[in-house]
Amino acid sequence: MSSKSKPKPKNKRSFQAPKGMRDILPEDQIYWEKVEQTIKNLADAYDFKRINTPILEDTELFVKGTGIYTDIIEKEMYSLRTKGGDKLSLRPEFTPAIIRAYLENGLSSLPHPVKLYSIGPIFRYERPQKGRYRQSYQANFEVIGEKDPVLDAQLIQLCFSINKGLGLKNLITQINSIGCSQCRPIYRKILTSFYRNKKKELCSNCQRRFQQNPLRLLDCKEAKCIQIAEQAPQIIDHLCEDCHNHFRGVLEYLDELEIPYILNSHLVRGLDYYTKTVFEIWPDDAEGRQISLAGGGRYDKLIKLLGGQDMPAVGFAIGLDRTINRMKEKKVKVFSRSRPLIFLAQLGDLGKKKSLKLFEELRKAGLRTASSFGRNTITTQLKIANRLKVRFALILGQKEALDKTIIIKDMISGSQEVVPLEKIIDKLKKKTRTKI
RNA sequence: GUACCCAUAGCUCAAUUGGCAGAGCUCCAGAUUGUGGUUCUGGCGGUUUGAGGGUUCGAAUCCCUCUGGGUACCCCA
Repeated sequence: MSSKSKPKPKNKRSFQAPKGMRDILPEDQIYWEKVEQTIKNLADAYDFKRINTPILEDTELFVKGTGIYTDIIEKEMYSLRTKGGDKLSLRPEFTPAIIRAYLENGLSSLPHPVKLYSIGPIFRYERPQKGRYRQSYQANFEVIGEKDPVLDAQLIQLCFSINKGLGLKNLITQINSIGCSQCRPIYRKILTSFYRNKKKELCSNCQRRFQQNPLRLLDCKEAKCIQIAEQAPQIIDHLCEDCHNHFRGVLEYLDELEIPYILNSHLVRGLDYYTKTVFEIWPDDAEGRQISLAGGGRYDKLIKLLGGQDMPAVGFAIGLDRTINRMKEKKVKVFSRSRPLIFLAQLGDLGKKKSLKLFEELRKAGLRTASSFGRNTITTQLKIANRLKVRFALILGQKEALDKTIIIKDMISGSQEVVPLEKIIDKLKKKTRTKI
């Protein structure tokens, strides 16, 4: 390095992460590790198998699976065309991709239900906001091949278990049934006829919904539309016998599990493939805006739609970014990984060489050791040792290297002793075992 | 896609309202040439204020456009 400092050229263009996307920094990793570990343990306990699918899929998969009239497909997909001309999209959700993998890899030959989970990023092109990113992370659970309502309830239980495992309470299930291909068209007619003469009073969005997806009229947040929706006929009063019994079954199991829920007849969710049960998990202590932490439901027709057999399924996704935000808000304690207890300081050429070798021996002995081989003064190295809050500093200088010894310095008392180099590992093992 | 607020050193923020861009923390080094924490001293760090244009004798400050962030919609995890 020259003594005269040159003016540092600054790049005219400074780069930023793409809008709505962000770095997860080292200081935050403890939360992500905790969340992933908790989810892995519980997935295992509930007998889910992990599956990883590509981040990109055929665009058509989502258009067909998620549904062409959903906001997700209409305006939120990151789509691209490859050099070969394939139309691909970054996954905006997991479910169609998981079903594609299930069909493509012949997982249908496994004993059913097939229970799969996945953790990873999803992408939606929308305006960023608190708890909403263009790249966000979800853990996704699917149970394929079981129509019994007990699975719907157990999935909700799993979601509560994950939250509990992360120290999060005060949650409530918002639940509804949106019927099936038998009863929903009938209800749809009833609903449309209810809305027909009120169409002019609706917001512009709802005018469009009236044509494309009348069920979503119930979900509008506009004051005038809410008022109308409150008068609207409710789907649970128009379910067919099968759907009615199924929904009653889910609620009975939730009662049995003592999971708090409220019936929300306006919950319809923005994905087309749902049948029967739909649910979201909300904080029940939030003031103002309700932000869902997890959501899911049953999709008994999707697998056939995507080319498989007629096969019922149910699943949910939990938003990890929002979950971690909530852990921070609730000041959930997350223990960081243990720090190195030892710092290895070296002096002189011979000391540095011997230290490099010793570092490997310490590592093999399972003694996590910090070091700063690039620094050569003892003052600086001990300063760093102090900052790292290690318990012991090892000093291996020219003199020690020649004598085949090493100094152990207790960083709390400041006392130090000289030990033969060959004894150092035993000595440290004893010390680190007793003095933490 | 709509509305409002915001952007000054790596971080947190000043700049007497249009008049010479500063401080604390961090980082690096020295005081102390083989011994840390406290203290003291110095240094790096802004091509002059997110980017580009405009008004003005003069712009971090006023105007326009863009980018990014926050919040509320929409929607969802």
